[in-house]
Amino acid sequence: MEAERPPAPGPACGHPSPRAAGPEPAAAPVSVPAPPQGPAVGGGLAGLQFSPPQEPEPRAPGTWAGAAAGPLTPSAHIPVPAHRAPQGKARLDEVMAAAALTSLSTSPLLLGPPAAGFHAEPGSEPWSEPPVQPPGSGSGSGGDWGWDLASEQSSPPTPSPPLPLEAAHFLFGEPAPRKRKGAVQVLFQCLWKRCGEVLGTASGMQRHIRLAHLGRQAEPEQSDGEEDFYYTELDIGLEVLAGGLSSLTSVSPTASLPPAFPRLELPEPPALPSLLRPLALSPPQVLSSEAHPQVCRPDHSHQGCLAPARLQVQPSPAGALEPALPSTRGASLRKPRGDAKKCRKAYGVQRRDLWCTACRWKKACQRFLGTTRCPGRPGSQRRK
DNA sequence: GTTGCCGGGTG
DNA sequence: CACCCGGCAAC
Repeated sequence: MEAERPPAPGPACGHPSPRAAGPEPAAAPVSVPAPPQGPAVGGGLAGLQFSPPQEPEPRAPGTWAGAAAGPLTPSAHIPVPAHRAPQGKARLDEVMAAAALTSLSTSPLLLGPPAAGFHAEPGSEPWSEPPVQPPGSGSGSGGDWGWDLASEQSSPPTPSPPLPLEAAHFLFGEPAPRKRKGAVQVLFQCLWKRCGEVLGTASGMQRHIRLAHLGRQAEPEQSDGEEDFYYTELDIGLEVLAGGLSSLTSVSPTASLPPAFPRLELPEPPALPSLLRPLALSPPQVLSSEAHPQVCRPDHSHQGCLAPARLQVQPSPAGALEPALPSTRGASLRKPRGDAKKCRKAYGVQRRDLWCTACRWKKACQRFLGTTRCPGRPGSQRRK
């Protein structure tokens, strides 16, 4: 239980929001129905949807962000060239950004294997941070992770951007950019529907999102972390890209991983090239890949939609189609059954206390949102 | 057989 | 409401 504390994930959607897909960033300001209190799981980052991020209400950004923000654990720093020493995290961002950009520009590899590369390191990276969390964060244990509370109160359904998984991990990245074991560069890409901007620093990205998409100017300190949902972290591991990605994928279901969001990273293939540019770049299809699939999840939770296991992200036929053609099955079939593991599988029946509330109740898992239904939630079609 | 979770029951 | 489970469909 507490031994391994979960990161601060947020599952995402605690409840089915009415809006399944958001068309554009300027969608309507829906106030999202939020669950006043969902089960612990209420929140979530599921992957939510990447719908119109217009007035998104972040889920519990504060929570994770807060946790992460603290001392942070940086695994270290970025894999920058070797000369840079990780001294000031704060500055690291900038430094790393520069380094990253530089490296990227020179590495052709990046362009190619992006997708595969990202998956690698499922369990080790993102999750490592949580455990390291600051003491003050308290222990989220107890049954659910601490995020649930925050999630709920903060905002329930939010239009979260596409990927949950990333969210999970770049959240932490904000304060301290993490890097991979070998050489890795971390960049942050805006997931806003048509944006795609890539920045070298999380703070920069957050600022961009706040100003450009959220329309707020609040200072970073005040931000509740909502921005986290709109950008993703791109880890560019040189070695990984080179060809070792696949092996990295090994995951350990044991405990070290992300209790809440196993999802690792998303595929951001084309983006790499763009990385060269610190700012503004064209939104590659990357977004589409990730975003589309998740369009379905209304609730966001950033951690939400993604499935932990769905490293492949959208490959799942069912998942991908859902958003697009809900009508097909929305009415008659039950659900494609998520491809990802749910709490039961992840933690085991014996660790039921670690399960998300929904799983405990035998409801759709909110922590590991897999490919579930997105469109109006046919839930009742079951027929029974 | 296992898993996910709908649909409905109970307090 | 929260909490739980029967039972079914997808694996």
